Amino acid sequence: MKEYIQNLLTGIVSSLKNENILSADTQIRIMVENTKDKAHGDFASNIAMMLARPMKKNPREIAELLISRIPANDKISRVEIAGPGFINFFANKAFIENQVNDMLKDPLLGVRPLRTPETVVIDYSSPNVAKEMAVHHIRSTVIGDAVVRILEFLGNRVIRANHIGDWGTQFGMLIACLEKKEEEHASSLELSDLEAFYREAKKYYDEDPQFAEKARKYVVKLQSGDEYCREMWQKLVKITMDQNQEIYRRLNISLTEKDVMGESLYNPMLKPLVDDLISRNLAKEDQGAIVVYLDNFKDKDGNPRGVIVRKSDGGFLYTTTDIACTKYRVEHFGANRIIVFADSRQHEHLLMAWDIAKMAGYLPENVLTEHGSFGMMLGKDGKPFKTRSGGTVKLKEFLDEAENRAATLMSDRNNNLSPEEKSKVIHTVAMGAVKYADLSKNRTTDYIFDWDNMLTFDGNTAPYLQYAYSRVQSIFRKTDAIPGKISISAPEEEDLLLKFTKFNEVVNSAAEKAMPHLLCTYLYELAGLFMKFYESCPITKQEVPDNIKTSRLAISECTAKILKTGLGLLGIETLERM
RNA sequence: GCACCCUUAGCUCAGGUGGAUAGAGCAACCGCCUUCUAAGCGGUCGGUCAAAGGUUCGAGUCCUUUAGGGUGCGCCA
Repeated sequence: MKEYIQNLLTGIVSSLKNENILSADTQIRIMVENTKDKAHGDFASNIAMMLARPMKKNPREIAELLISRIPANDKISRVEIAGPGFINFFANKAFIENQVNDMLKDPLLGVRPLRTPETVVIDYSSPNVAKEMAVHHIRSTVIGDAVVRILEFLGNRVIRANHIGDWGTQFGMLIACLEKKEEEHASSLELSDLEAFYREAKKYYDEDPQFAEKARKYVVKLQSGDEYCREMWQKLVKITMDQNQEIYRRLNISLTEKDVMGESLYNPMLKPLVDDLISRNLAKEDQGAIVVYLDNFKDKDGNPRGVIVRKSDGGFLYTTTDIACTKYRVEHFGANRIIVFADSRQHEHLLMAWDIAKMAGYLPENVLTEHGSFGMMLGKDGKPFKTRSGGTVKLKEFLDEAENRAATLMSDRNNNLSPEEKSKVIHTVAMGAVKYADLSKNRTTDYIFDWDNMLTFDGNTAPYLQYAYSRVQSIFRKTDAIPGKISISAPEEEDLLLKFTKFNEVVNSAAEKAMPHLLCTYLYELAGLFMKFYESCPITKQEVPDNIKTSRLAISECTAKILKTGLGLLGIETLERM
């Protein structure tokens, strides 16, 4: 609809140019927007105001001219000039009805896949090996996974890249500690508490010189590909990722073992990469280290900023890894777009790594690199979100608390659910609420996390959306009638239908910007309009005529389909009853 | 010192490429359940969009400056 109006206006403008009413070299951007106020119609354009200057005429006069050239059509019922020269378009009800009737038959609900699908690498979650996932990993994991689903829905080839922290000097002591534990408990190796294991390793390393010596030896052996050390290291990776996989399962995150592409993957590429930079004079030696100087970044004296890609001891840094990683994603996957979901502190680092990759020709200009940046999670007091004792909140315990709180809220409700259903509801509502709390926010700044705000089930929350869905399902349980052809019989219905037709636009826009909150806002508004419809338009009651009943059932069905699909794109499940 | 990000109602947040009277939820107060799930709906209250300039028909949005907050700045990741 919006595109139709846009094309219409584009055609009129070019005909004005052909007739020399408008100078041919006039460049204007034709904008059609959704109106905020019903009095302004359904769509509006400011084109007459934009043409006022080049045509040297009053905007309202221009608007008249444009309107007189709109051909007869079945999509627009009425056009008005308003205010300083806005053109307001009113959609034809019958056209909207048809569009929604078609949507209901379409598995994609009117969403049109991209004309040219892209290969998109999405780097997200990225937990560390030998550590438990902490609450701060939730942002990257949840937002990244939603963007994955949205882009796939639109037909893109999406590569999930779980860039785990599986490399570094700490692995020497971890291997030595694992070995020690295996010797002590040969049969049953218990490593459920990775934090304790890490602390233990550190303690031995600090207090036992023999252990420390062995640890240092193991680092070197691991890096030179020693089979025993590699095996032990792989064991650590597996133990960690098995635990993380359990978290992913609980949170309904689509990552699998196959998506693990840790830092170690790029290890063999580092030396050739730095050699390449040196041989092409892009990197220079300085005080024993190999440095790349970037004109786009200044150091404290205003000179090009130096980034070390190889230490004076020959070791590599994480910038080197990220350059190699970018190169790999372009060469190996043929990425058109790379999105890294990492916290905002990494912003400058990522820009520098990409700058170097571009400079070296590893990253072509037409490949988009984006930082899906976000801030820290703060408590209600505005300080970093911590446990009462000031420690890091483990993600597992955080999810446990979400379920406990959801269970408490559930216990106040009077419903007839079986114990199995009840626990399913608690789980689904809790995980939905936790994920939605992250997904519905746009800010790249830090954000305040508040249990009460998230689990009150009011306002823009997942439970509200889930409730709207299960409300529809309950209608269908109460009637034998089946949805029929939609025909608008109340203003609440018209508002809802118009909202339906914007699903396509919203999904595409969320994909383009890698911002799931746009979809959240839409679904919340959709659910709100449905609630209003539900309050004021009886559906299955006796006095409702059959044609209206079946139409309203179809409207309910369409709401449910969009809610289920939309929440599915966010990785949030729906419930038939709650 | 240099750079990047941020500042919207008492609180938590929305406000695509500049558009018409800046929107929700919470909190506070007032209504609506013999009627499809009240985990809902309606209403009232609440704002110098951090401040000052500039660009233009028009600025929360773009530019400059200032204040306040956050983050990052060569051999950790």
